[in-house]
Amino acid sequence: MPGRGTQKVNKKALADFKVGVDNVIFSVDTQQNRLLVLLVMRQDQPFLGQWSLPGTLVRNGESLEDGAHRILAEKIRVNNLYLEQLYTFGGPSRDPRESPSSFGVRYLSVSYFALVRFEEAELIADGVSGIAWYPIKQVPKLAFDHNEILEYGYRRLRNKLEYSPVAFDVLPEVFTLSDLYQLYTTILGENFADYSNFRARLLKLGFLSDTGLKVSRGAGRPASLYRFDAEAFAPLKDKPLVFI
Amino acid sequence: MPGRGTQKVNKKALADFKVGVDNVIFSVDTQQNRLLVLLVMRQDQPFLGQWSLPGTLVRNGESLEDGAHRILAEKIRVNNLYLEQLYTFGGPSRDPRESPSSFGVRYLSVSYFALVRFEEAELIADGVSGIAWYPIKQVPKLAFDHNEILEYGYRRLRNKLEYSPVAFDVLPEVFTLSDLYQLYTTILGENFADYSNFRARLLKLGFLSDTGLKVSRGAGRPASLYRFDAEAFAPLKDKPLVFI
DNA sequence: GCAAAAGTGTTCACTTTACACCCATGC
DNA sequence: GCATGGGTGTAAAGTGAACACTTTTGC
Repeated sequence: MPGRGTQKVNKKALADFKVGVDNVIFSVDTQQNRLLVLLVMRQDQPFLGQWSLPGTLVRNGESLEDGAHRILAEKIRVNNLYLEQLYTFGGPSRDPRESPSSFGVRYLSVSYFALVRFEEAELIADGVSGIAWYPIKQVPKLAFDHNEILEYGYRRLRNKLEYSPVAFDVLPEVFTLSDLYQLYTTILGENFADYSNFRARLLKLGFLSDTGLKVSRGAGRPASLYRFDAEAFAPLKDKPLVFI
Repeated sequence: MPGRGTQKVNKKALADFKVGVDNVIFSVDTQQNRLLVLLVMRQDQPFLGQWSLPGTLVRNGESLEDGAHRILAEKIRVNNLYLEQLYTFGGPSRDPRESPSSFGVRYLSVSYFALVRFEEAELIADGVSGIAWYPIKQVPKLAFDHNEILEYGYRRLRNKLEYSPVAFDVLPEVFTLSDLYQLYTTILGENFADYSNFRARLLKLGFLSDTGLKVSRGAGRPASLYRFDAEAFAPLKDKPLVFI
């Protein structure tokens, strides 16, 4: 086996890899206007006891996406899920299990980007493992290069919000237009259209259907509850859209 | 060694991977208005004698991007190069070297997307290997899942053309505005602004500098030669831009 | 009644689109 | 001269940003 033990390593020999899948799972707490990311406490070396993105190593006969689904299912139960591949991080020595200067097994991480609904997502606490939603602003130093992966995922989220309907994968199934607006402001900051213009644009696009229901939250006029209408959106799928 | 030979395989055991890097290298022949992709003839099994994307397996101590650069350098000499990671294809049995129903070594492909200038790119013919620019419309059936990878890269190219200045990585260093316009029409089709409006928009953005030189191509008024001014573009880098 | 939140409308500046027209060259 | 491609200008339509205003609720 090349690159192992006492055997002399050939610099030109092919590297052997284990492939990991790491998920950046986002959610939004509409009540508190916070963007959340799911972190788990590591149970093994290396980085035992440190927070990390939920990840796993790919098994025999399992596709990358299968792997992503597997860890996800081990950590939370969800009805709705958006999942897409993010990026592949594969430099040598990104994992301390790789013997420092020699050429042992390499660890490569294919990262996935996931969106779930906070209210529907039930965390699976197995009694041992730590698992928690962290507000993006309060994420600690993570294991491996996971802070970098998270940052990459966060950038992707901000981009996708502007031109694709991913907001409706984190919002509850019915929502008010100010829920939607506040989601955009908490994730994107405040550098875009005011509420009135945002509202007018979204309604004109025609894929938000009024459920007829109203919800009253304290004082003020009750808000209409809307639902994302996937059928009405379908013809717009390939058109360049602007949600900002 | 798990998953090999007569040894019983554990379905839950970790898969062992070799990691390949495959490049989708685009270029444009401005003379003939054709989008080209670089293909190489395979010298080894599997798929011996079939066209494929230029690729290689990652070696000890080599990063993914290093690998991408290495094959690129083996096939062409270029001055200018744009390179970014595309996608990772890693399903089981995407490579016939994986023993069909058992669980041998897996082959995963991290694909990269590259843009080079046709005039400057000198193909390295080593006498044995076939290597050629193929017009995108005439690409044959490729080895592995390379047609799928190519399709993915092509989509990325079309997207990037609309909002980032990648056109200037495939155009010669100086070019006319109709060269630029024709590049857009050959890649994107004809569903966007006419020449006069395209021209006005691009010039207003302010990062095309007139070299003062003119070029005459047959009949008609000679065209001004422009150059992409990276410094003038820098402040726009993070702004949302529209080129179409 | 009054504050709070939702929802509507109007204005003005700017961009986009379509198209007509002028300019410089080869033959 | 005239065909050919390069380059400029303009009017009409549409869009986006800012902001004033109305509606419906709780207290």
